[in-house]
Amino acid sequence: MPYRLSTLFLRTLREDPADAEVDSHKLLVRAGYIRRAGPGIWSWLPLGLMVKNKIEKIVREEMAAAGSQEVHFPGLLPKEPYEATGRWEEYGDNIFRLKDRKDADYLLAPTHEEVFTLLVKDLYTSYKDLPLSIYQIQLKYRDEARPRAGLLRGREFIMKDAYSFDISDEGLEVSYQAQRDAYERIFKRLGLDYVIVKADAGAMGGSKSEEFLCPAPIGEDTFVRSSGGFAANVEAIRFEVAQEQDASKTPAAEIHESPKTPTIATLVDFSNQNHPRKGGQWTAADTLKNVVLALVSPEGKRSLAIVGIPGDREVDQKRAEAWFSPNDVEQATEEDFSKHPQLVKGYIGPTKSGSQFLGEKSASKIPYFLDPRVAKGSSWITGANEDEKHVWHLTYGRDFSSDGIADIAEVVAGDPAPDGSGPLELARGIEIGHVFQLGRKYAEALDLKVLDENGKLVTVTMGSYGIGVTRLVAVIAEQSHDEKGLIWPEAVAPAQIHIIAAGKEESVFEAAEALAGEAEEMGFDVMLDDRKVSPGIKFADAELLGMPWVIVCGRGLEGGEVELWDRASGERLTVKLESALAEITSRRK
RNA sequence: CGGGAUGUAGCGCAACUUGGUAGCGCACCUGUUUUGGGUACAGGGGGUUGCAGGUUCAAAUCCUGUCAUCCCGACCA
Repeated sequence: MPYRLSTLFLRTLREDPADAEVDSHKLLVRAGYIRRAGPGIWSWLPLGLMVKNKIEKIVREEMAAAGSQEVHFPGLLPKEPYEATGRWEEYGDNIFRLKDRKDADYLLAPTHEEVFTLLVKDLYTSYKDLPLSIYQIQLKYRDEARPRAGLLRGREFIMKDAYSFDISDEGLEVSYQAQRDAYERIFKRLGLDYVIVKADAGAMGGSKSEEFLCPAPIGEDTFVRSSGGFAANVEAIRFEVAQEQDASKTPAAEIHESPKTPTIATLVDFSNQNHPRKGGQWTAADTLKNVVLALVSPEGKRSLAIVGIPGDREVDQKRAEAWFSPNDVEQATEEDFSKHPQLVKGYIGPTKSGSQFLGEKSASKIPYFLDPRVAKGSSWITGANEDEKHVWHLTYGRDFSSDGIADIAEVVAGDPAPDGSGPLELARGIEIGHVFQLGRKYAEALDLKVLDENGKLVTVTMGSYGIGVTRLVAVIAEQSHDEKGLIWPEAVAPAQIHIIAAGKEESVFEAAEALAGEAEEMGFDVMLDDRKVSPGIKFADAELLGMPWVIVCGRGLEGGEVELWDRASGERLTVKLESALAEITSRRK
């Protein structure tokens, strides 16, 4: 039976909801697909559910093809497994916690690595049982500080999460690739435009990780890509250390008074006025800015680190967090400075009076790292660690050393890709999938071991693979709409064909009804607008709801003709009633 | 957590400055009308104005507190 608009549980809105900012959010609410139940919590109306179910079906088909078996865990879980891996604490306020009548702690699962691992431990004990890949499509709960943009970041959302269990690293690589391939097929079938980027693997203790991002200005992730095919999340990009330069002609380092030059801009001006160089003005790129960071360890221990970066760059907070993970990174406070009176704010540099000053083995004992762009043999204008004094021609490798690199400077459009594949462009994206080689972190924490062929216990290695199913609904809507409404790809549209009875004569309704029956026999899902309302309302709603094909049965019917709309291209043509469905079949992609 | 904004009917908004017990459009119900781009007219139902306290003869409106939501940032397998 077709879905009849005369009885469908649906009310479309003429105006955008006032609290919606993002197109997918506005349209999904206006077109009656979802309804807000609370902050970041959504109810699904029939149309929304149809789309979500079709996405899930595609995911299930491709998971099966990839050899993954579906299971289902509870959303309500006891805290013990999460204590074992430390995440009961680590997740902090992001977990919804609750207590039962005996005052025992429970949580609404934000993710399921622990219980998947424990279930496998429960049942399997031999290498012969592996490899294994299992997944579920489940609700996740995260008490996000700021839910936003409708379905894009909710506090309750559906995720497909899959986990692989292997005996060897080579096996993990195979399992990882199988999931990655499945993701590519899924997103292609959904008609999505996406990029695969290198992701930061540090936080989860794993070795390799990639994200699937849909480019969109409203995206929350920033990524870079080059024309030559390099792509990475900005948090994950790592630059090569710059090649050593010839410093044989570099003048010796000179310390000079530099009154009132606590910032890079004032220092550059001062240099050009008082110490001009041949062959061009000094610029910010000739200065070495030494940024004082406070690192906070997971145990809460606070220590300082200083990073030297070219003066024309800023520290990227997210990249710094990723680099120094698991430590948190904060700006050094006045209090931090007061504990280190030898640091002269605005005039910090790697050396003092000609000898090394920063670094673990130096006088200050403060670790000192350098941006990878700081090449051996390059020379810099930088602080002299005395009030209102800087040093010129200070040369890395000749005059000072470091404790290593810290690749935490902001990435700027036009920076060369680390693999030499061209200049980078910056873009924003929405994360729709993440594949991750977890390695043995969870297996170790939860003691998941199996006997190998020699009868020895070995720790299993794992991968985890996630797709945000409800987020996909929003992302598809975001990528595929116009000012009139949604435009679903055929694979996920509630119905492929939307038939409008435009007129009041009985014959129009009969023809539309007959056509709907015929379309269903051909295997189409059909939306039939059999309401007794004026055609204008039906046209507007058809465009808002977004089925890919619209057939209008109306005034052309006397001549045996109907109108066929291609919602995506906007093309409209008049065709014979009896050839309308064949026309759609021949035009389908 | 920091900054900004907003809470009045299912949705979008007005009334608040200058207190007098709530109104418009959409949606909904009834009737007539209209039927290829949200028809027109008439009638109607629906709101303890986020919550609590205070001032006052009288509070959507003034005062205090509180809660919530949205946006930007911080945070976020």
